[in-house]
Amino acid sequence: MATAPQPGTVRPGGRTARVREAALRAAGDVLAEKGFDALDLAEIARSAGVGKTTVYRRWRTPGALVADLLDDMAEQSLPRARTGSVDDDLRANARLVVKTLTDPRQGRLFKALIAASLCDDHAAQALRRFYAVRIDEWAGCVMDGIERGELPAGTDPRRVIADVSAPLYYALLNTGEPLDDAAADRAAAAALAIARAGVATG
Amino acid sequence: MATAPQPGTVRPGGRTARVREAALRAAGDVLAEKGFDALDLAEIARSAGVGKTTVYRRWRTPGALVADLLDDMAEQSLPRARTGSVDDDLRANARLVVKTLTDPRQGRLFKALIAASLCDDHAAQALRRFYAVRIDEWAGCVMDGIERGELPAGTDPRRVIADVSAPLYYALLNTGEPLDDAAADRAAAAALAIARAGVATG
DNA sequence: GCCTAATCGGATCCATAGTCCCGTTAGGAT
DNA sequence: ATCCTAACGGGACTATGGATCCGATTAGGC
Repeated sequence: MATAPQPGTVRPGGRTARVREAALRAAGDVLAEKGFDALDLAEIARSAGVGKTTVYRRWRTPGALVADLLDDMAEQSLPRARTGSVDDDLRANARLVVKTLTDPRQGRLFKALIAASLCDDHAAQALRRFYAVRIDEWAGCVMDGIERGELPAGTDPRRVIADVSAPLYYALLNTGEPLDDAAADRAAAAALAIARAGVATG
Repeated sequence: MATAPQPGTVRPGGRTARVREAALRAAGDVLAEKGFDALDLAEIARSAGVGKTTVYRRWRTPGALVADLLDDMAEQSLPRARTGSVDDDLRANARLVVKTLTDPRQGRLFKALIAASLCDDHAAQALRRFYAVRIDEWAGCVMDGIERGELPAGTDPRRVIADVSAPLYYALLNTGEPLDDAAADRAAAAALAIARAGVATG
């Protein structure tokens, strides 16, 4: 017998799409407000105004729902800065990360997403895809900087972008240091220093 | 009426200490093997050979148990390196972090601990205490380096140590990049570049 | 308009986290 | 050596809510 197709794949448009949107929105709300361990598919169905059975059939597990949410978020990647200098572009990136992580809703959401990725393999893979997209988008800033001669040739663009975010996430997840504009500017300056020292070669 | 003391505080020695040790060991095992979301107090009691009631009475919640485990781990901090050069000390630190995070048991354990900190406030505070202890221990390497003139005066020792770990944890939690000796050496070199550029002033 | 993919509501199952009770053990002070 | 009681142990019990199943209903897409 032929394997039955996953529900939602044969008629992806219309109602199916609306249900997915509502469920993902509800999932984001719950994650931001209560965290991953409180993510209950029945509650998602309720607050999304969707049948409980539907949610269980489509996603099966909280981890899969988070994975789908992450893939959805990856598609809506914000455009990178183009100030004309790597210095300013990286600072803009760092400030955006700080703004995101300190935003009451977004900050909690990202924490929950990371928690989910640590509890579920599907969510983990989706999280990696998400950050790959984000980093690729901003890597253009570094490539431009290399072309302008602001950074040494051979610099790995994605490495530099990752170096901007790394200390900010470390503060968020490990040490609990405050995340403010000063921390953002320092992170950007640090990533630049690494690149200029030629340590960010791929 | 006077508030009853927390169980285990009046007679902390002997049996009470043995029970705590067994429970913490079992908790570490479960966290490493199954992750935080699978941490069940009843299972802890079983695999620790301890009464279920005791575990519930002493810790009450999985998050509190993780917090206690983290405090216990903080007390057993490993001594830092003293090679005579910051360069080598930081590389030793980076390699230790990589070794820890890639170790089959330790790596999973740390992921679970971070997941716990993202789901429970008590665990979160304990995690911060843990990293504060670790960072303070290794900050001595940087202080020695400053005294030897290898790094600029005014460099923030803890900042530098955090800068070594940050990209490694970012690879572990966010991007999923491979963690190997090359990554460790790069992290150490990057932290040095930041410090030498004078960006790591506290 | 037809066929059926996909949804809805809700009844139902059932695993299990957490509580309670009370008897037993052993810490530690005298 | 003895006593008092802090702390532990075992097991029965309960109730919560995660997950499944069912038949009816709605609407996608050719």
